[in-house]
Amino acid sequence: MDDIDRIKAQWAVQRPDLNTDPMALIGRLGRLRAHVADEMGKTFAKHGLTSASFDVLATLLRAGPPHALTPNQLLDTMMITSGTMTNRIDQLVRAGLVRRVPNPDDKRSVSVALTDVGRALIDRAVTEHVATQERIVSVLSPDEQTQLNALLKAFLAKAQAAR
Amino acid sequence: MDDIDRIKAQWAVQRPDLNTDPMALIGRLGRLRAHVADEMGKTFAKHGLTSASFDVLATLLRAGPPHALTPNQLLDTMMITSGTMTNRIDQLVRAGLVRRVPNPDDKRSVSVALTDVGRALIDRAVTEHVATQERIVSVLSPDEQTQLNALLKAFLAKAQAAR
DNA sequence: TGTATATATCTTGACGTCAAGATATATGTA
DNA sequence: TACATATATCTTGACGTCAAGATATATACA
Repeated sequence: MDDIDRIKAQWAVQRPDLNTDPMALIGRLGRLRAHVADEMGKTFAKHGLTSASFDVLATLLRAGPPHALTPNQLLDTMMITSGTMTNRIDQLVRAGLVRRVPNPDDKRSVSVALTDVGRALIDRAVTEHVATQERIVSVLSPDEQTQLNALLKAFLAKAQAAR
Repeated sequence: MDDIDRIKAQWAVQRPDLNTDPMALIGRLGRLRAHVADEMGKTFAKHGLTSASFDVLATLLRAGPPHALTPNQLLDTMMITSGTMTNRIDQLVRAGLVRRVPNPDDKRSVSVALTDVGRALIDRAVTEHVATQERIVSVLSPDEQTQLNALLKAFLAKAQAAR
């Protein structure tokens, strides 16, 4: 009997007409995600980063050399608005981790490139981040991890198909 | 091959040393939760609510008559700070959905009670909310829903035990 | 009793985000 | 060429949240 079961029990008394099984599943999804975000946040903080700034740097790193993407390309991979992207880039520029490089062929466009300092930082941070993620999921057996991943993948695929 | 698989493929090129299986699982958890929050948000908005205000009202409803809890009791069930709680209550008071009732036995303390209007609103909203949640999870078979819920529950339990 | 500490709630200032729109440049078409 | 429309990025103002601390009241104990 966890927190979520207690909430289910309360609803069973107050509103016995409700099917709270979906609520339990969705509630656990949310709590787990909060827990995971928390743990990962500690790792980011060790490197002076937030999940937001980590995401931008990691996206530039995994894009491969020359580790440069436009704000729009970055936006495509993240679920944020363009104003938020501008803010994130401004901060990273201030921190010296990326720089804006004008595009000579299209004066509307800039690309955002990792600096050497940024490159070294994200290279280190991502290594520790992956270790944190391994630790987080390690409370489940390898089989359970595989099953959970498969279910989440199927869920996501069907959810997107259902739009 | 979904978005997350593509990200895995990029890392495999740039940093083949990384084990990105945990990253895939955690990434899918996050995306799914964003999708779910989005869908639920639409239902909240239909009733003039946000997920934040819905949470407070629903907590008061499921607490049973007289549908009144102190800010601290509300805080216990939510993962937010006391300042945020004050804000949420202020808004709901302004909207006429709850009222603050002083506690004569402890002058530091107030309780937050559903008004009749608030009670009627949350009663309707929660019915539709549960229907939305049923629709969201219905892309999975009943068996898959059960399995996913069980895995999430085990994951949460072990994560909390591991602290 | 008096004083320290605990408790309950609210206040303040900062931050990240969003939605909407502004600005500058590029492109398509008559 | 000229004009409408599309594209890329940034700006603005509002909102919800947090961390830290303020305020008022209650409790414990010397």
